[in-house]
Amino acid sequence: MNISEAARLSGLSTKTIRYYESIALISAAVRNENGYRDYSERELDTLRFLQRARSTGFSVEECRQLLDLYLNTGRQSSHVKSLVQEKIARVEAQLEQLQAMRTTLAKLAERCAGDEGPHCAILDELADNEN
Amino acid sequence: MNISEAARLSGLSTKTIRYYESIALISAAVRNENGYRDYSERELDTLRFLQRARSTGFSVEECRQLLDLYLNTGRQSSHVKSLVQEKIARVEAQLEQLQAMRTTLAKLAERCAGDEGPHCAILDELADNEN
DNA sequence: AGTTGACATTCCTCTTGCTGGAAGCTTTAG
DNA sequence: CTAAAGCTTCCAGCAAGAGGAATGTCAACT
Repeated sequence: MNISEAARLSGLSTKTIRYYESIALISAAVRNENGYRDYSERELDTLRFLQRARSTGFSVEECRQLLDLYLNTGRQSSHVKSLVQEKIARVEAQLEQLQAMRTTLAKLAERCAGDEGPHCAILDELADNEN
Repeated sequence: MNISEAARLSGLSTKTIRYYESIALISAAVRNENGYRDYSERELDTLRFLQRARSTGFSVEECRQLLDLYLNTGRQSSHVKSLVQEKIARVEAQLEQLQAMRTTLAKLAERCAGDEGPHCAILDELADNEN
């Protein structure tokens, strides 16, 4: 099948598929006579796997490792699990950061009158060295 | 004062300060005879403002707007407040996304044996079209 | 005076994960 | 036969700087 069909069936864009090939995340597709890339079911599976892993939040480099494990039948499931657990830890750290941000922003908003006047507690706060 | 002192006192790096100048987030610094940038207290205030706004989570473009309001004494505080409120909404959306990700990852991890065998529910899940 | 080390300057490349566009093929539909 | 759609490659750009090279300058020490 052509790249656009592979894209449609995998949920990736054609640009993304070519990009994945260019960074060697997937192996170079076979070409047929006209020079067009040709995808088999097997490669489609890989593309689908990537689409899922990416939308689950794994980075491309993490996907590279997962894909390695996915394709390697001699893997140990403990390797996969520890990858996922590390990922969870990173996500939780980011969550804490965002929550702190939200708290800060909410405090700022609360103290600003939000009227037509120029005085604004938000700007004061951002400008204040003693904060 | 030289750029490194301005950096030290504002909490930004010299690289960042030059970068902000290059994208016209701040106006070009005055140069003294040797060609070095020279910063006054007034400009230091602006740098500090930016440092705070960035670490509060505002993007550079958002900082540009905040700075505009900060320096414009004819501003209306409602403008500032609505900027902050929009930001809060974006942060909350991102929080939800991350929480969903964490949930998904936790479910994946939970179902994987994590032993020396090759079988792994995580990979199955990522590969499964029907998921 | 010379030298060393810590500053300063500009410019260029790299990062992440693509997306958009240009120029030029081929294939398909009318 | 022509026009549109689809394919190819390559180049540029987004965010927000970080890192480094090549070069210039300043202050201190000998």
